[in-house]
Amino acid sequence: MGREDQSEMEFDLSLKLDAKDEAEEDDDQVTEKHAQDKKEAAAEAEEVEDIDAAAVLDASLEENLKTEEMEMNRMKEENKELRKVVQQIMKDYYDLQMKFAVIQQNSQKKDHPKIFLSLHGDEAGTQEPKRSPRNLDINNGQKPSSPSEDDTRERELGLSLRLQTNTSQQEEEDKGEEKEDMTRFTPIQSKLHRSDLAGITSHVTSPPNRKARVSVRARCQAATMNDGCQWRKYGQKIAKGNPCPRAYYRCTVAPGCPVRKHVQRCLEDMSILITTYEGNHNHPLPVGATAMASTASTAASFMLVDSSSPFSDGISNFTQPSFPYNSSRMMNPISPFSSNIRNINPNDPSKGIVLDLTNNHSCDHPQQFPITGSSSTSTPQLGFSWMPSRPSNHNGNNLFPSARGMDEMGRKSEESKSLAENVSAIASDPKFRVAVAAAISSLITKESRTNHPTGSRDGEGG
DNA sequence: CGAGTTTGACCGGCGC
DNA sequence: GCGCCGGTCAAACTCG
Repeated sequence: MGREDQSEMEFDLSLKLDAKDEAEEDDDQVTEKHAQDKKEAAAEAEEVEDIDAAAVLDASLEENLKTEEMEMNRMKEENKELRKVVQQIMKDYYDLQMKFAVIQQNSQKKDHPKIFLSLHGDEAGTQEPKRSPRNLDINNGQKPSSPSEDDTRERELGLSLRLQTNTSQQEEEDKGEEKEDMTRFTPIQSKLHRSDLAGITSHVTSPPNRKARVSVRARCQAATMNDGCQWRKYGQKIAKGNPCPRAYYRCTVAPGCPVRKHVQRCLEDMSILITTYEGNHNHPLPVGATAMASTASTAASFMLVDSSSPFSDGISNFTQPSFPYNSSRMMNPISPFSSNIRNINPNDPSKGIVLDLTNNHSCDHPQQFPITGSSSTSTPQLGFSWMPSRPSNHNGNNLFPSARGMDEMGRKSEESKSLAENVSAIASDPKFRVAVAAAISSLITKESRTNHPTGSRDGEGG
């Protein structure tokens, strides 16, 4: 608008004002009306604008909502993924923990090739499949003639990965308890069926429906021995011929673990505790029990190959399959246990091994050898005083050194000799002996399970 | 309140 | 078939 137009308008207005004074009020009213109209129009326009704005706002809100919903969904997905990752990490962590224990044990054996032998069973659930020359050596130095045999051997060596349970196998386990009895708990027989080792005779076969058992006799004041596992008492009976009640325990380390044990005082000597283990753990043992079993395997090997042992005469055919080490390769510098091994009843092998640890020592010192006051209480891992946490010999080397350290030490015969002496000293420890007794059971039962790849336990954890 | 223990009942194998 | 016996179950109880 130009200045001329503005002056014209002002002129017109002045004319109007001058011409009709009467109409002035009306004009004012009209003007007001116009203004009011304008206001109303403006208000309407504002309302319209508000409505439009609200619509736009709603739209944007909806859009935002949609976006946020999508965001939430995305976050949920992310959360799921993260949870999966965390679970995987936790699982891996657990696996690694178990593997670490196994590796430690293996390193002990690897570095003491003449002293420590292959682990079986207990480690089977956690150890990755490996085909090291050491394993071949252990396995009589025989290479598997076929891949399937190789697999079989791996299983026999407890090298197959078993942490991941197979659902079908689980179902099979649930369904086939009878089959389980037929296969899983008969390490002797199963080994006989599966082993290609020579010199296996049939007299060691146990009735197929019998579970492999290991009995341990040890002096113990407590209700039960601490063997590294968790046990829950589920029954008690007065057995015939013994007024002392027999207590029945089942392993509670993992739900569904079929391992049982019963504990009974010896009639002749109430201070002697007879613990009979039965079944196979379907889970990796606690570190304490695993480590103990590892060490026990050594001791077991000692006694199993000891020529003076009744085992060697009576059930060598049994021990070989159960501990398929190459006996010819095994050095046996010490065998403090052999005299305490009571052969399984040749007429009834199903009764299993009886390990008598009551000769000289007892476990009457709970402060030295922790005994579970309550059978089901959680057992502190590695509670055995004989078990050196990081033992050192006089040279400052670990008695059970790491693999790296032992690689160096393995080249030094003097140190090996020293190690052998240390092992001998430890093995002579009465507490060690008791622990070995407890561990052997799990070892053997584990061994039996690893020897049943076709059984319900095959591929299962443990 | 949950986990573990106790204890009588129940079940199945085995010998007669 | 029956009874014995070892082993297991499960409700009641105890304990922390």
